[in-house]
Amino acid sequence: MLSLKFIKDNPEFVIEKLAVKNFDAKEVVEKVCTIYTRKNEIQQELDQKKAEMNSLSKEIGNLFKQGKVQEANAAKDKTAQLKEDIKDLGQEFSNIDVQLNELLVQIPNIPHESVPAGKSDEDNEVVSTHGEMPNLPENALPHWDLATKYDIIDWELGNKITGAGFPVYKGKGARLQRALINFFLDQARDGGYVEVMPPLMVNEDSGFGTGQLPDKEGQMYHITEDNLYMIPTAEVPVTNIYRDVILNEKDLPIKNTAYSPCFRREAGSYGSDVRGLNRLHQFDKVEIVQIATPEKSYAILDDMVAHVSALIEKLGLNFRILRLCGGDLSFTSALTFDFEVYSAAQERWLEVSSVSNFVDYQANRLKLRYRKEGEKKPVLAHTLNGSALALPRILAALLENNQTPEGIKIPEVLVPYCGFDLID
RNA sequence: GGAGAGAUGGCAGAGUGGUCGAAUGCGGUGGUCUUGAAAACCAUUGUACCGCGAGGUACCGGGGGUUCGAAUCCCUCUCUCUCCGCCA
Repeated sequence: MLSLKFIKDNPEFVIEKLAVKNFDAKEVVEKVCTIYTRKNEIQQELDQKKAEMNSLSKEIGNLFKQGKVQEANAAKDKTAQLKEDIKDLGQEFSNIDVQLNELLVQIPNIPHESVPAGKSDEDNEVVSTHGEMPNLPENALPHWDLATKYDIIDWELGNKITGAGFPVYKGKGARLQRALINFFLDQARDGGYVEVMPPLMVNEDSGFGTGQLPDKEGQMYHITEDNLYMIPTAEVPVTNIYRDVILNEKDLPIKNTAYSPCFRREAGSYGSDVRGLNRLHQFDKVEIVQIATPEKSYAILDDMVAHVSALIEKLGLNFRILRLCGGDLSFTSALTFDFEVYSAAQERWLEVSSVSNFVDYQANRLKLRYRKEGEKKPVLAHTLNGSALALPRILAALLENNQTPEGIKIPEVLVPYCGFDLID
């Protein structure tokens, strides 16, 4: 979340910037400012009363010790009013604090200055396109038919075992999944990312820390019995490693990578959107996460974009990079680049990665700070993450774009990982 | 799942009603000594909020209560550990 002081000191700026995200912040910002001022007034009054009470209590203790019982009892009488005041003020203070927090968590992150205005994904800015558009013969099949034809994904079986959106990968299909995961992890390791294997369920605090809770609760599977959530991305457990942590500047940037299955309810999706591998309830993804200093976070974002670009290039897929417009930017992000590969048989672009800088927005929720060399007071770190990569749509594009009369050709870089070069 | 024990500062660990933001040890930082290092010695070493500042307030797992006063007493929740059971 945004810091209180920042909002109070720059209300106009906040309102103006959030307009780029199509978020009308005027009312909530004004409320926050008013309540914050009131909170400070109450705190001053409350602290003063508490100070009085503390010194009076100390006095009473001393009087008792000296055996001056009468004087002590007289002093006791004086505390009654103070006690009541402290109770009332304390009640008001905590009410107002709750209100303030409720408002704060409703305010999205401020977009970076380079974020274009826009309402939806139609307004995203194409930053660059890479590679040649594939040319497929007339009778080219979409990936869901190819998967069935070569018996590498069983849609019906997943339906039987669990439900729609939970496919079963079989034979070379399963091996290709495993190959992709290992390839992506090895590439991340070569890029200096330390691999972690996080839990696949998280508690409420973690969900709040990265911004899934309280607002996006409906997007996660919730295990009510134990109040745990299935992770929608490894970003959640990996970033939460650093919740409530104060790092040293020399330890930054921290680079982590993790493979994990991801679970998303995707309530409300329908139609061609969810056909085949386009949108699943469970899918595999390798995530990269960095914790950085504010000075370097945008340069690091560029590095992460380069890392993801290289991955897709090595797989031989053509792709484009989009700078998300304000309307398409997520609640917590300041700047996001989406990567889309071209799915030749579907004749559409598919998002396979999203690389974001959250600046200090998540860090503030996480209480993730670092200490600058030689300085006493810790400051908020910046968090970034990106998919590197999400598997299903990469697989979709590989199947569709590499289909030949003989079968589906496996990209050269994957052959050592798969142990085969053709799916037939 | 059953029984018991526990949760204190970066870590270990004392503290059972006031002088406790908290002993002591380790670790960290700065210094003395040394050609350098080690050892030794000295000093220092949590976070947040309010305040221009002096300073004040809060925090001993979370929440509530008793009391003039709570790390300490009471209630409640959560978590951890040990033993037993079950199990990859």
